Amino acid sequence: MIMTQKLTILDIAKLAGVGKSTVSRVLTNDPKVKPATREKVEQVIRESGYVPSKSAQAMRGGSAKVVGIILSRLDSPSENKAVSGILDVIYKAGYDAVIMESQFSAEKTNEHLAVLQKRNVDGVIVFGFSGCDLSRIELLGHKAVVIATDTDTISSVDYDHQGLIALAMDKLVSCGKQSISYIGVDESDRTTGLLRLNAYLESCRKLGIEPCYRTGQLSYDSAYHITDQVLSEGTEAIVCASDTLAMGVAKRLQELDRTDIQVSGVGATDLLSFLFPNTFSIDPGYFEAGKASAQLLIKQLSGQQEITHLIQQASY
Amino acid sequence: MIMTQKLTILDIAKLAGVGKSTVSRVLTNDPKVKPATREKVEQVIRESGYVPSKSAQAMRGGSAKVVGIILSRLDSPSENKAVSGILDVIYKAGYDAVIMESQFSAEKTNEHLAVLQKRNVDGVIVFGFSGCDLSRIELLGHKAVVIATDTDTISSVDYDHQGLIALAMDKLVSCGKQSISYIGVDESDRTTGLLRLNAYLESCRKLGIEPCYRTGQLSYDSAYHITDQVLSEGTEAIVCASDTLAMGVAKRLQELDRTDIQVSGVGATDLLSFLFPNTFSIDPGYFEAGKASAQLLIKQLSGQQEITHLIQQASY
DNA sequence: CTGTTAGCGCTTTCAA
DNA sequence: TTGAAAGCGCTAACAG
Repeated sequence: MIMTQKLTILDIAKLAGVGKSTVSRVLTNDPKVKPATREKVEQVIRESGYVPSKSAQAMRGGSAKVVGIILSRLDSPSENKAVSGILDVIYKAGYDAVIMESQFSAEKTNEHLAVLQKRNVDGVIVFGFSGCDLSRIELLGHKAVVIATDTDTISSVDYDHQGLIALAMDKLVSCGKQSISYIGVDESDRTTGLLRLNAYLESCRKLGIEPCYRTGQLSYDSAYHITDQVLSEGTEAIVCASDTLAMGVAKRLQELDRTDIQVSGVGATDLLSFLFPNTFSIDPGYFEAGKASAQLLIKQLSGQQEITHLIQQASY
Repeated sequence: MIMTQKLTILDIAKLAGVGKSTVSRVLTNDPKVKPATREKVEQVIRESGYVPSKSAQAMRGGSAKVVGIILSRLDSPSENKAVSGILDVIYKAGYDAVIMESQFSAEKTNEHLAVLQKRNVDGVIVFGFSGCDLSRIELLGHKAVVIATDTDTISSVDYDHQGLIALAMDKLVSCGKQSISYIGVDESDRTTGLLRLNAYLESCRKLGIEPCYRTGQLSYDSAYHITDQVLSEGTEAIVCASDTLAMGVAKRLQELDRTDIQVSGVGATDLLSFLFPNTFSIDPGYFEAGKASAQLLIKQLSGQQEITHLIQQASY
């Protein structure tokens, strides 16, 4: 057996001495096939190494059993964990995934969407980003789910930005911390920036804490450089909008010999607490969010589910 | 325009007042179409929002313009960078990618291979791992390329494990270091383990350095715990088989107040040198390796290229 | 239970 | 230059 032959269903039919449709029935697990016949056909299929053409099946049945995934960058830890979750679920449901990178470009996203449509994909899962254009996705109706985006027209799975930060704040307070600062990213980033900052402010209000914060870029370096600005004699903890920021903050604190200050991040990077003991990270549940979005999509595709909005629970 | 209509080539033909085949000719960029006719058809296509069905095209033409990618884990930084490179190249060539995770299981890999074959993918790129079963991939002949695997039967792009370590050693020596230890992973891992250790030993021989090494698991923790065992009064540098290990080593050195010792890793993680100044990382060229593998595959698919083995150059 | 017969949407001869 | 017609490989009625 050297070459992947180009056998068709007809070849198998002849080889097995039956009709095309009987072979098709075996392929589709149609119960009305005599066990003996089925056995024979299956044997021929096995021996010949025949592989039914998905393209033909897709064309005939209408469904290609493919879902498209558009993420911003494959090397984003949050996104690739979520994609793992998606893969996990859709694969078990017999779907495969076509993956594309938007690189944070609304234009690319739309291009990809067009390609996916050509491919007759059954559904699409899109990871949102600041400046993402949802209009084209809306046209997909129940065939689309977006992750990490705030919308009410498309099914979505979003992270609990509010809860994420609240969780960190509560934990810190329950450890006796009173003076808690915050390092975040600019409000131009709606989710990681604005939402998480607001969550901090809201928590402060509720807990009776005097807010002290600064925002910058989403990088170690940025966080490192603005750390001093939220520091005072009495600072007991610093909540960060992400693990990346937390890393920069922790390093700066180490330099300043202020490792008494507890630092929290978001992302569940085990590296953070390995390197800096007085540190913890909130897990937004990337993998779970991926799974949830895939489950949602699949249900929608089978018509069992209306447009829905899910919030992924965070945890330590 | 609310719904994605199910327009066919025939609808467009009618709308444009021409025959099916003329529309098809426009779609395939057949030069023998009168410009006026073409213009008209294109307009109708544009206005109607018609999208040709890839499934049908694939079935007719034989090629689905899809390449399958099997990687071990999406959250492996090395692999997802390489995949980005692959995506980059194949997308420009008009291919799309269906991605699957093997999770280091030879069994899953074969399952995925079978699925991809059903899908009529034009080619496959597989990321190897210890214990990977190449036999099934070999059957694919020129339709397959493997990354990070040592084989002579399948086209491959491999990292220059030897060069990686040699590069680090040379740099260290040129900085005046003489006493250079090594932290790696167990030899059960052929590439990151065995190959890189051998490279270290080989470099030591060439450079007249007394080897001093230890291997363990591929984790911060493991490296952290074995660091002391390669340390002596005069140790001037520690070469690590990966950035993950380097991170553990650097942390331990920091604790021991031995930051005079320079540490090198492999992976080009910018976090490493951000956190630990006396540190550098070799870049194995993941992204470039991905691009190279995709280019190789595409050339093979078009018959312009025989089975080939590429070594990805490393750099600082 | 099983074979025959239509197509699915598209590309590609083959004539016109 | 264009239209008509013949399939690509498969599934789904429709008869036996």
